[in-house]
Amino acid sequence: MQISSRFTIAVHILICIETFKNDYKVTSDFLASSVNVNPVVIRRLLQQLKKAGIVNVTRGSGGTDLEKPSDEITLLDVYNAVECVEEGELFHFHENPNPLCPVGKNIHSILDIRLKKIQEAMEREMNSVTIKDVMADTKKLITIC
Amino acid sequence: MQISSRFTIAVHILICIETFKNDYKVTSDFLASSVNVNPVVIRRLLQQLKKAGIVNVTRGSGGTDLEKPSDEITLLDVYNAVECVEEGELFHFHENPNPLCPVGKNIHSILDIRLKKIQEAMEREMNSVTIKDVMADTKKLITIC
DNA sequence: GATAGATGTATCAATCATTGTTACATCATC
DNA sequence: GATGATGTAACAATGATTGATACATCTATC
Repeated sequence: MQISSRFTIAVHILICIETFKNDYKVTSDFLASSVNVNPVVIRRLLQQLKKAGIVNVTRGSGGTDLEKPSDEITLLDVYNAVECVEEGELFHFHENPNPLCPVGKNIHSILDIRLKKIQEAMEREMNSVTIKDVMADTKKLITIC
Repeated sequence: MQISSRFTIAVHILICIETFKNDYKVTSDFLASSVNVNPVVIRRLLQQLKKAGIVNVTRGSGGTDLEKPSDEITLLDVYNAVECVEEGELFHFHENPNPLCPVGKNIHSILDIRLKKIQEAMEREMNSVTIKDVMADTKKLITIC
């Protein structure tokens, strides 16, 4: 199972905000057109990003901008903002292993540390990339294409 | 979204096979009782593990054992065997970004390398743990509890 | 070769998360 | 007040997962 497209859409949103901040009012309709999804999907994501302190959303007159400098927002911040799972739990554990079986009884103790390390490896990599880094890539590509 | 419980169940199965290989015939019913799911769920997983060359399943008389030594089976092997996504693609990308928007047009080029590195970090960690390692943990815990 | 016990697999239902969509209350500004 | 935007509820459609039943098929053994 995959990490939902909420994550890539959220990053797409942040790139748009930074790319167009001087030239357009970045509304949910504007973003919806770039991502090519329903504006409500964008608004829902903006709410999650706002709760996480990543963006500002202006009621009434409309528009969005970053709440923090782009080099203080990491991909992990975005991931945690939009993934709806407790503590970003990456693995779904089977719920009721048999406590009468020595393996079933201990399976959580056996695997939890291993799974945690795997999740941490992923999060460490996510934490090493900021929106500023991604913007640098973006600028290069846009000037070429 | 989370990695499905197929993964933890598959590891649970492999631990059971190794733990009980000398004392019981490890059937799908036996495994189903330890994991506490329907036997068909176990058989489906065993088929996937078999296709990946990880286990043998004996038709007719029944029973399962490892196809390879436990130190030649990594958690990544198990993950790839039971996750049903192409190449273990961890991230679900939104499908149709707007090609008329400079960001929408380039979003794949911008993010693909970053996402790949994140996935690789996870896979590297998974690849560093073998079933033999997990069995060592298991034996310690079972003798204590 | 008939039987028993097991696997292999099709099929269907239940559940859940995601995603798409409409609708409308609310807000800020002109 | 009118306008254009956000905030959010509500509901449908889709798809993946998981649970369950059923039965064909296989193998060992009597």
